[in-house]
Amino acid sequence: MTVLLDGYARTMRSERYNAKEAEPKWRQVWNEHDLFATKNDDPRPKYYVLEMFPYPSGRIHMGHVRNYAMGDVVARYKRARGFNVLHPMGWDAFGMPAENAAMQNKVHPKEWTYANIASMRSQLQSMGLSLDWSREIATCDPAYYKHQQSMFVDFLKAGIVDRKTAKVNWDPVDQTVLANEQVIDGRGWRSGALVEQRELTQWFFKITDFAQDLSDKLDTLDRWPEKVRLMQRNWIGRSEGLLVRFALAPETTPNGDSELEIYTTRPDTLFGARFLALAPDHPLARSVAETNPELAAFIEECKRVGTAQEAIDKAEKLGFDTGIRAVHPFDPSWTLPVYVANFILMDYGTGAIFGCPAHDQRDLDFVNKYGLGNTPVVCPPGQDPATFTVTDTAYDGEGRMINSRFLDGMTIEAAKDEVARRLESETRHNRPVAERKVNFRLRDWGISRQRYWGCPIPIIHCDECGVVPVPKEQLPVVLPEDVSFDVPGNPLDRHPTWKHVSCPQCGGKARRETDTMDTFVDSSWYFARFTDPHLADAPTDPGVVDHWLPVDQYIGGIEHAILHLLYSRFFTRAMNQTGHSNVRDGEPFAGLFTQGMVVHETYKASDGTWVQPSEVRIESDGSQRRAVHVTTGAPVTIGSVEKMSKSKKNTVDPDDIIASYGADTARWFMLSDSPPERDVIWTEEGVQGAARFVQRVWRLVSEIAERSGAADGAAPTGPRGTAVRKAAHKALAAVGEDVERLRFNRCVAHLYELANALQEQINPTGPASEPGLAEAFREAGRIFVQLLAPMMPHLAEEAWQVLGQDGLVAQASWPKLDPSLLVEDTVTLPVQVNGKKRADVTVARDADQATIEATVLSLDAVQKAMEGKPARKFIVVPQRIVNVVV
RNA sequence: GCGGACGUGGCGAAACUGGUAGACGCAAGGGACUUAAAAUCCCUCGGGCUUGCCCGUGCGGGUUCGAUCCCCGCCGUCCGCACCA
Repeated sequence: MTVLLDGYARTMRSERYNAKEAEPKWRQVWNEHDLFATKNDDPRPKYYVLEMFPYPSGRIHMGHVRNYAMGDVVARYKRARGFNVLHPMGWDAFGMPAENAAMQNKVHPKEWTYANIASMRSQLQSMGLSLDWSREIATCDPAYYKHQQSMFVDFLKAGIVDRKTAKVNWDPVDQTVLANEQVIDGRGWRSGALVEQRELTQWFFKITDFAQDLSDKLDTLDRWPEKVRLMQRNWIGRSEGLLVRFALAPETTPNGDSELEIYTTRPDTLFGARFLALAPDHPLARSVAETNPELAAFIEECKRVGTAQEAIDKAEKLGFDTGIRAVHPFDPSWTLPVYVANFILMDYGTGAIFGCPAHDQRDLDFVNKYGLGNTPVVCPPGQDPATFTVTDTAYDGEGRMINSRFLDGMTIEAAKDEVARRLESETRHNRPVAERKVNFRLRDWGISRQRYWGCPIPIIHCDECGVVPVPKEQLPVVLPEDVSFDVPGNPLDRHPTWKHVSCPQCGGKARRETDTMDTFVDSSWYFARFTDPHLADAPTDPGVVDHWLPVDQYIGGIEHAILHLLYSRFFTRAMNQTGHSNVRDGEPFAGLFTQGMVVHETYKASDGTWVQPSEVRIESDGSQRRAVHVTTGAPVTIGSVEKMSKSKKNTVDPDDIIASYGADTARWFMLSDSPPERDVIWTEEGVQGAARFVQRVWRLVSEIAERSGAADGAAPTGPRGTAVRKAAHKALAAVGEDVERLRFNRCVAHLYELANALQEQINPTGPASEPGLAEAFREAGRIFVQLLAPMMPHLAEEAWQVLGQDGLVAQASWPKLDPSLLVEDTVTLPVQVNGKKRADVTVARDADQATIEATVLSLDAVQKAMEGKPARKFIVVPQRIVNVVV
C-alpha cells in the first residue's frame, strides 16, 4: 500500500524489515556465489585478517560475536578497497575440556569435539561472517597434526628441541602435570589434591635461543599495542650483568671445591657485599648437605614451601650458613660467608649471588634477620656520604660510589664498567675471573603433557638406540580411539598395544613417547597453515606462506598477550630456520589488536543464588532501577557489572539474540558505544537501540529510493542536494579513516550522523523538487548502504536491492571520495578575548589575517569584552580559532 | 613491592593529541499521532543564577594568549609481573 506525499509514491511506514527472512537469504546468495573463497594466485594486493580461532566449547559467546564482528568489518572493508582478502576460520580443538567431558559424560573426546565444532560452526555461520570456510581446519585432525609432528622432527634435527629434566607441578590424583595457572593455592584445580614438585624428563622447545631476537624485534612491531609489547619485554626479561668467580677459602670447603660462580647485575656494589647465597638445589649446597645433616634438613624445608604465589609472598627469608668462606675478588684478606638461602632461584643466572644489603631489599631483609650488617656504597644525590646510612629500606636509585676504594666518586654505570673491566682481565686457572653476560628471565618452553587429547610427540624410545624420531613416512602418529577415561592417568600410557612398536633404527622392541604436546603448539602455526590448508605433503608451501604472512591484522583477547603470541613468534622463527617459511623478521603478526570483554550486570535472588538476565525484568520509576524475577515476581538485587561467566549466570546467548533481533543487530551493538579495546556493557536497552536503528535504516532507504527514482545523472545544484552530498562524503571520509584505525564505535556514530542528516533533507520543509536532488539522494543512498555493509551486511544487501543497485553490495568497490565536498567555502571561527569565548565569526576559508582581525574587531560582543582596551596580540589559528589578547 | 593504563553529564562515550568540552547513542522529562498501547515524529536534557554571564574534564599547583591534552605533587580504579639478583 502506498500513499501520495509531496508528489512521491511512498511506502507505508508500517512495513518492517524482517531480519529473520532476509538474513538466511543473503547468506545463501553469498554461498552460491562463493563470494568469500580466496585464491592464492589472485594478482591483487593481499590482506590477511585473522581473529584468534576459538576453542570448540560447544557454544559461541558474546565475546566471540564481538571479536568476529570486528574482524569481519575489516575483511569486508578491505575487500571493497580492492584487496585479495584472506579471512579464514578454524578450531583450536585439542585440550583438557574434551577429556573432562569424557570422564564426566562417558563421551569420547573426538566425538564431543566434532559435535561441538558442528554446532559452533552453524552459530558462526548465522552471524553472516565473510569467512572462507573452504580453508577450515581443526587442530585435532590428523591431517593437521601430522605436519606438526613433522615440524617437531625438523626442529629436533635443527637443535631447536631439547629433552631434559625439569621441575613440574604434579597432581597425584589425576596423575598428570599441571600448568602453573592450573595450580590454585597449591592444589590441582580439578582434583583439589596438594600439588607436588616433581622432576620429570620433558620435551622442550628452545625458545631461549631466540630470546634476544624476540626481545629486539618487539621494537619493529609498531602496529601492536604498547601494553602487549611491554608485557612481552618484561616476560622475556633481558638483563645485562656479570658472571663473577669467587675463590673459596680452601680450609672452609669440605669437598674440595675451589670456587663459586655468581651472577649479578650490580657489580658496582661489590664493595658493599656482605654474604654469598646459594639456591637450595645448587650443586655446592647439595654436596655440602651430604655431610651436613642440618643443612640437608634446611634444604628439605625449603622444598616444602609451596609454589603457590601466596606462600612465596609470605615466606620469610631464611638462610643457613654453610661455613664456607669466599674471598672478595678485590681483596684477598676479605672473606664473605656463604649461605644457602630460600629466596635464591636455581634456574636463574648461576643459582648463586652475592648480597649487597644496602642496595637490594631482599638482601637487606636477610642481613637484618641474621645480623650481618650493611655498608652503603651508592650515595644518593644531595646526601652527605659521611652520614648516609641504610636501615630498613634499601636504596636502589642513582648516585655516586662511596666506600668503594678505586670506584669512589664514579657513577653507577662507570663503576659497573670498571669492575667488569678489571675482573675480565684478571685470570685464575687460565680463565678470566669475570665475564659479561646477558641473562633472560624467559625459560625454555616445556611442551610435554601427560594427556590423551593432544598431538602425540613423534618419538620412539629404544633401549639400544635411545631417543629415535618417528620417520616422516610413518607420520602421523595417530591417537588410538579405543581408550577409556574411567581411571586417572594418561590413557595412552596404559593402552594395551599402542605404545609398543619396533625401533625404526634397529628393529628391536621399543616404546612410543606417550606424552602429547601442549595445545599452545597447535595454535602457534595455524595462521600459517591457513595459507594452504589442504597441502598434503608439507606443513606449508614456502612461496604461499611467505606471500600471505605476516597477518596484516590479528584480533583477539588480551589474555593471550604473552603466551600464545610469544609462542607464535618463536614458531615462525623456527619454521624459517627449518625451511618451512621465510617470513620477514620471523614476525607472524604485523598488526595486533586486543579487544575488550563483554560485560553484563549481575543479578542475585534473595537466597543469594545468581539469576540469569533472561529471568529478570528491569522496572524503572524514572529515577530508580529495580529488578524482579520474571516468573515469581520476587525482587532481585542488581549487582556489579562483570565479565560474562557461567558461574555468575550473567551471560547472554548469541543464539537468542540472533533469533529475536537478527545477526546485524547483534553485530551493530557489539561495535557501537565503547571503544573496541575497552570492555563493552551488554544491556537490553542497547540491543533495542541497535534494533531500532536497523528499522530506521530500512525506512530511510525506502524513502531515499523513492526520492532518487527520477535521478538522471544531472549534478545537484541546490542547497538541499549539496547538503545531502556533503553529508554523504563527510561520512565516507570519516568511516574509512576510522575502520582503518579499528575505531568502530566512531564509525557507528558517523553513520548515525549521516542518517540524521539525510532524514533532515527528506522531511519536506519546502518544495520537494530541486535540480539534481534526486541524483544527490541516489548517490548518498548508495554511499550510506556501502558504509553500513561491513557492519550490517545482510541489511545492506536488502537495502542495496531496494535502491535498485546492481549486483551485491558485498562485491561493490568502495565509493570514490570527492574531497572538494569536505571543505567549506566559509568557516565559522570561535572568537576568544583573553582566552574566553565571546563570539563567532564567519569568514571566507582563505581569509587573510588582516581581514579576520578587522571583522573580529567590528563585532559588538568583542568590543564589549575588550572594554575599550587596545588589542595587544592577535592570535589566528587557521580554520580553528581567533584569540584577542588585551 | 615493581611496571603500565585509566579517571569527562544520570550512563556508554566524542573532542582532528594545545584551539568552541560533551559529537553520537542509551536513559529520563515534555509534546504530537492513537479509543488505548506499541511503533514513529518533534522538543528539552552538565551545574548555578539575576537570561546574560559564572562555574565545570578526580584533587592541588605550574607552563601558555589558550590545557581534557604538556609539566610537578597527591587521591582513586583497573591490569600485568611477582623473591629473576
